[in-house]
Amino acid sequence: MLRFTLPDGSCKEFSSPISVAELAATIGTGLARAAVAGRVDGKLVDLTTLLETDGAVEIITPSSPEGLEIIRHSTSHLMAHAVKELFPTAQVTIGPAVADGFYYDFDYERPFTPEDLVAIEARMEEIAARDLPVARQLMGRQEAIDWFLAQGERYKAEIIADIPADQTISLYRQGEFMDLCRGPHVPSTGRLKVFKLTRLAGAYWRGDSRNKMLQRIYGTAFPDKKALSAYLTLLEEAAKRDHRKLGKELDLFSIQDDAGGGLVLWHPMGARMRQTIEDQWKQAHREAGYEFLYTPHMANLDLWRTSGHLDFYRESMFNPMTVDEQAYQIRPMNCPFHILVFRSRIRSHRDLPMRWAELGTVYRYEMSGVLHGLFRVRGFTQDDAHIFCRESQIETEISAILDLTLLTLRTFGFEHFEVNLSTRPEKSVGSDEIWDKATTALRNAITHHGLDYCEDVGGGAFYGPKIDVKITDAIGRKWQCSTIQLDFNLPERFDIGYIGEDGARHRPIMIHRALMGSLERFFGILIEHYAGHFPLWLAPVQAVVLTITEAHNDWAMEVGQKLRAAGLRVETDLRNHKVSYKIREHAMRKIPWLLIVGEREQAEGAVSPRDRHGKELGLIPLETMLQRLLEESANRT
RNA sequence: GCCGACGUAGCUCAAUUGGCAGAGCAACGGAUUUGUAAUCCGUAGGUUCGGGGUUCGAUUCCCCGCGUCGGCUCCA
Repeated sequence: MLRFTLPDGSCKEFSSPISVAELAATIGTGLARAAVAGRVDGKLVDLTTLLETDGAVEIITPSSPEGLEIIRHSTSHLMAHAVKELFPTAQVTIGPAVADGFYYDFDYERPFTPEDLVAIEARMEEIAARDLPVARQLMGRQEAIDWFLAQGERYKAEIIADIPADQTISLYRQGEFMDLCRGPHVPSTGRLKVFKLTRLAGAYWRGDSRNKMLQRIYGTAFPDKKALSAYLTLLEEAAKRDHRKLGKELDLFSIQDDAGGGLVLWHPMGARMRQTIEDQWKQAHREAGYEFLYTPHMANLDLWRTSGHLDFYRESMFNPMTVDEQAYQIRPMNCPFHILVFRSRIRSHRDLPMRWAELGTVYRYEMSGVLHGLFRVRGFTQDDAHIFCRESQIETEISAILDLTLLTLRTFGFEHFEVNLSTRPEKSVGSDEIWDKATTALRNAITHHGLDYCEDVGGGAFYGPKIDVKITDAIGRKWQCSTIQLDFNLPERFDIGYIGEDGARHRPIMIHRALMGSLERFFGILIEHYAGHFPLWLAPVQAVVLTITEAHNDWAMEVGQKLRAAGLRVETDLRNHKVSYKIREHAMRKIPWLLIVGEREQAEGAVSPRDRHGKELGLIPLETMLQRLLEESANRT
């Protein structure tokens, strides 16, 4: 008797082995129809897999993340099948499911065109309609290599040669098309109904720029049409929020060839916002017990030799320049300077912890092809800080940093956090003891904040473990900004120390941390998060006073002055235009409040506010509106 | 850096097979004094990214640069 435990805890018993599909059918016809694969004792398998021993079995449908991934993976095979039918000499390479779809890389004698994409998609529909069974089969290693070589598929043969000897080689056949694959896959091509090819791109074989450039076709697939159209809507929404577009429309910043790629020019409206962000940042840091440093943008190359950056960070650094026959380096990091400040005198254990912050502008060489608006630039300002502390202070300091991090991120409207702890990699400096202690301290600090976290084992830098925090924006995209990083290396290299209670010299622990990461990038994220509709406290112009006719200019100017005197960023628009014209213009600038001033308002010392959603509040005394604006600004909502 | 697509006025975009480079918005000038998302008229605005080539003639075709955009980790 065979016993299978289902996820709900119930059991099914059978006298002889049955397939996953058959098991699904005994549970329900709906489930059997939706099933794309099964999970047996934690392992994903095909529906055709025979269940021959007792175990925990789960039926996978497209509504689960695993099921969706299988659909996408199978769709990538469907695409490869279509490509091989249309372009028989194209070689297939790899085609996995990825975050929001799938891709497949091909080697073909000419570039694919957008028209090819249309033809491929049409052929995919056709093959799906043929409803070909997708069957798994095992093959001997050499047999598989020979088979693929006979088909002219050299990449597949290469892949097989690299598969560890203890793994079996499995292939999936659908009609004439056979592909090397671990699986599992949907049982037949007819199960793939909703898909779309999205773009063409180049991609190196195995992601290595020394290898041949292949052609990658991206696509996506969903369980149903509704999910696909929701995804396409999300893409449209993201395009509307694109910070490069909004940055231009709202006149916030520019990046110009005349200055150079990846170098950001902050225009007055963007600079106002940056000042607001910096003010907030400074205030929070003062309250958290930080001091501020200002350090140079370049330094003698020897400093970077001592820090080790010249060895392990060189490819991200600009070339040195010569000054008085000495080599100088524009800085890619701030930390060596903070170390120099620490080392400038003898430090006592009583001085620790020392928390030093700097909005430090750094310059890093990024390959021209990766530059991207404010997200990937060559010159940017880090909200950097370095904490020098004793080993025993690590946990409290990390905990305080996490407090400050969450406070800061919440201030900017981010509520969902994803925390990642990266631990010791194989190649690293520092003793086992210090790594253990530090990693435990980081873990404790995270759990004390009640945060869920993932551990990336071996994912830390060679010089210390770290915590990364990801935020989720208004349309669900994740961004990593904050990072908290322990460093057992730099204090060593610069031989810094403090005098302990015992009178002996001890090595301090150094913590690097950034909350927003790069001000430029964070600004870009904010623009997209708010879609340009900044909350009042951030908005570069908080209100515009606009007149009906020039008869109301005096009152409008008085209103403007009073609001500005209260610290609000307010413009007056006295132009001789229709109100509707002026409203349209300021609405497009996404100004939070428009204060209309005409006959009645002037007579009663009032304004008629209109909010950014077009809601009119009617006549309100100026003083009342002033208080309301101040309150809204202070609440940061 | 590499692959592909793209590059026309400040912005958004036109220009049939190679045949005088255009529109809307913005700017500027004038008129209009207006109550909640565009008042009317006029003026000016261009090395069609840069350089070379083919041609009687190139925004259009070819070559070389530059830039922008999408990609280049997500294991068969």
